[in-house]
Amino acid sequence: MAVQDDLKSFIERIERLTEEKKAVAVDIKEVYASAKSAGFDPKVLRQIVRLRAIPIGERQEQEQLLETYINNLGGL
Amino acid sequence: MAVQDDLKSFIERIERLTEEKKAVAVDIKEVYASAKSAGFDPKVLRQIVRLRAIPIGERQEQEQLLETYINNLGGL
Amino acid sequence: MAVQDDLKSFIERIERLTEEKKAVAVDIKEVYASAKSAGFDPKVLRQIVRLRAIPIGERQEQEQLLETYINNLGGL
Amino acid sequence: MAVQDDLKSFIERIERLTEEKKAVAVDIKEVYASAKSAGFDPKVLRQIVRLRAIPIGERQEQEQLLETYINNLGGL
DNA sequence: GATGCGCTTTAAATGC
DNA sequence: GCATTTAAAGCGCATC
Repeated sequence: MAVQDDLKSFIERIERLTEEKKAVAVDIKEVYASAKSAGFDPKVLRQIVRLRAIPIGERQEQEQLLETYINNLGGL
Repeated sequence: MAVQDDLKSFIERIERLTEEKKAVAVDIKEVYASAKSAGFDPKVLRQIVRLRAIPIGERQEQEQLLETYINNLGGL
Repeated sequence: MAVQDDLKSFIERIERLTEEKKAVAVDIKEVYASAKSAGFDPKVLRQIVRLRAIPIGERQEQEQLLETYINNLGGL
Repeated sequence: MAVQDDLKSFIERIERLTEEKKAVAVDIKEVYASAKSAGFDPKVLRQIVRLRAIPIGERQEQEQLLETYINNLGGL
């Protein structure tokens, strides 16, 4: 019986957390909708969020790497 | 200035919610890990969660259709 | 100069193969579209393809495990 | 009978194309392996390929957009 | 054997 | 609402 209880317990915890995750996703969606109503382009908003999520150092590092290897290739 | 404040506000609300969503995703991952440690196959666990999430009617409908197609093929 | 040539060569071979891969992916998509036009449910088609790709032994094994877990739960 | 033939035909075409796609994927993998043997860092190679895949105009466009909105936000 | 990384596939969002 | 394009999740591999 113990094992059965564990299985049910695991499943239900996952389902509960999944519900939470969905709820937050809905919230995010609503914020985008509000922003759109306020005149902001959702696509651009998403891009900003995406860019801000990348550590500034990494972004610069990638740029640097690009330069180096493009030079090795003699341009893109 | 008002518009900029709104933009910042929208962005920050989205980022905060995104953090929450990620945190919940991590929690879910951990539950799967615990279940695996307890001897349950994560793949099958996911399958159960997936099946339980589908409305019973739909699930039967798909099963039925699948049967039909398999019969048309003369088996898998 | 030799090393740079090698780099360029590797890159270009990868890019060429990637193009091929994309082209085949497009072909697959088109077959699904044709099948849908012919009245077949793409979702179920994908399910059949997926099932046929799994070695028969494995598929039965997973089915068995799934049954076991569902029984442990007392049904879905 | 016609419908059955069509179903089988669709499935088999998909499976054949999927095989092709996998084969090309293997080829790509092998090129990366060769490049690694020749002393190139696979991770960097992948990055180059990724960057070259982005149209130069788009990349500049994205940079521009970033600048504009970062300014609106008063920095990242 | 575990952890991270890349690829594939599936779900969602946008535009037509 | 349908199709295309983009983001997220799941899976497998390769490394340590």
